[in-house]
Amino acid sequence: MTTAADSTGDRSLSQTVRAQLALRELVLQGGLNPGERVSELQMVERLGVSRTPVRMALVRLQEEGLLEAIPSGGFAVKAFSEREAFEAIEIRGTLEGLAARWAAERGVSPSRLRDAAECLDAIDDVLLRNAVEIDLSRYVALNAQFHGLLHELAGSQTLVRQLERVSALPFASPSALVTVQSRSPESRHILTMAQDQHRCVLAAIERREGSRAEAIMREHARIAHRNLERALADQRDMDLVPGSALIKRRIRA
Amino acid sequence: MTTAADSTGDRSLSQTVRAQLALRELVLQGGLNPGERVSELQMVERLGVSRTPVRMALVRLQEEGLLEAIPSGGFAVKAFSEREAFEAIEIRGTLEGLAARWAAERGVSPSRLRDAAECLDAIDDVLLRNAVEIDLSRYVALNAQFHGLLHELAGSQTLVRQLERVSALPFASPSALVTVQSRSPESRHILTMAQDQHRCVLAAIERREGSRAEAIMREHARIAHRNLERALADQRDMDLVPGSALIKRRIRA
DNA sequence: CCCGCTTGAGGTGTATACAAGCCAAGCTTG
DNA sequence: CAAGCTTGGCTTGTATACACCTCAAGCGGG
Repeated sequence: MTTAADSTGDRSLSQTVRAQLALRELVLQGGLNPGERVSELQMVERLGVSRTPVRMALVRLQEEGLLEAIPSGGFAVKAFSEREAFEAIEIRGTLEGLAARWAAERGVSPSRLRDAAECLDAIDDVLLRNAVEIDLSRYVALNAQFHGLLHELAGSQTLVRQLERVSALPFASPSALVTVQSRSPESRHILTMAQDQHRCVLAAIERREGSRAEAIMREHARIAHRNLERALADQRDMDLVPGSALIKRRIRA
Repeated sequence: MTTAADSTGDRSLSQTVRAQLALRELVLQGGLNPGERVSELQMVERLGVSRTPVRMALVRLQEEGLLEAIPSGGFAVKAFSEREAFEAIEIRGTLEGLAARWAAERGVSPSRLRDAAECLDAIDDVLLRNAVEIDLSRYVALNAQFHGLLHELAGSQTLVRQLERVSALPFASPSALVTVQSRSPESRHILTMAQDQHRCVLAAIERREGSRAEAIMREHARIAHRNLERALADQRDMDLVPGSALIKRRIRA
């Protein structure tokens, strides 16, 4: 029998963690339908661990926001409305704006600024080097890295926690919607713009311009907004969005 | 034997919920020292339930932010720095600002606006009626109610979730630091000011002035900021702050 | 005298047995 | 024929047994 845990079969991890990773993957990949109850015993079969770790994983994924409690007991896969998806992006942008503001107001060490700048240099490389096609997976990785660095620049563990929480919703994370552009002719155009915002926010932080840094990051998140709109309009784009299976789409004329 | 669960002994609640409530209370009241390990078996004794619900409660309280995971396993009571406390308040203010903005931009029904206005009328009553001493517990309740209504006005379950999460840190919730003013001569002054901000934000929402509504709520949270400063300067005030036992104080000259 | 090993107590991680609850299908009865 | 009751399967909630891990104290050897 092949179990989903095989794909996450690191023996060094605890059963609970393995169950959590496998179950999250299962939900995100659409292996379970939104609204559907997640039976513990079925997960025992599919994940190959006993009920206890499965239960732990269920609770944690509920706190993460991927599941919701059923009043009579147990959990169901959460279904997100399109509106909720947009809202999550905007909340993320707001918190990232706060992070940028704090970084600017509190000041950051030159070495950390340099780290961030080097990360942006690497992104420039990706955008400029290959004239034919952009290495999107590399862009996504570097983009995630830059956002992570930015979160750290604020120097607030509390804020990082909140950001992690909102980014746990798959379509809300900073890099979630980048791939949507891959099928677009203006792809390079959009990425170049996003990268310019990266540069600007870093410059604002360096100059201690808190308000400006905040405003830029908020606007930056709006790119994801636009990408989500595009994806919702075209099912083919939608397939590129992680966790898109959780978004219950409205009927479109 | 008297157990902590006796104080939360509603038979209709599940053992897990009872354990969660009792354990949260225990942590907030300072029954456990910050940094200290929370032994499952000890909690079994103190709460009067078996290990399974205790474990569930521990996981949930970790997600809530009151506990943190120990690398080798298990959980410890989280210790907050003064800085983290301030940060949590500011994050709350930022999210409440977003809520106010959304309420203004999206518009809210007249009936809900009326509900909020009536709540404010009730607060006015508390502030104006008794000339000698203000009924603080009633003020706290109404204040919490107004903030709750405000969160709902945004019409976003996602945002409410995030707000609940940051308000789970006891000293960060909207009403946590009100009582600090009770020992201050300027108490009425501060409460009057806060109430004026309530009025202003509601007016801004009604007029669809999003930016202004947001700015007011951010500034509103700064009152809590000032109260926390006051409490940190005077241990007697500090005792009035819920969860103050979790804040590890810096040495003050 | 100091360093390293052994050992044991206490802790968590995991599996599983049992009890209680919910829901739907089917039967009974008016 | 319809409405209500009963019953059975499947679900979760809870308790507990067991195995492994960690950490520290004490002992033995260099």
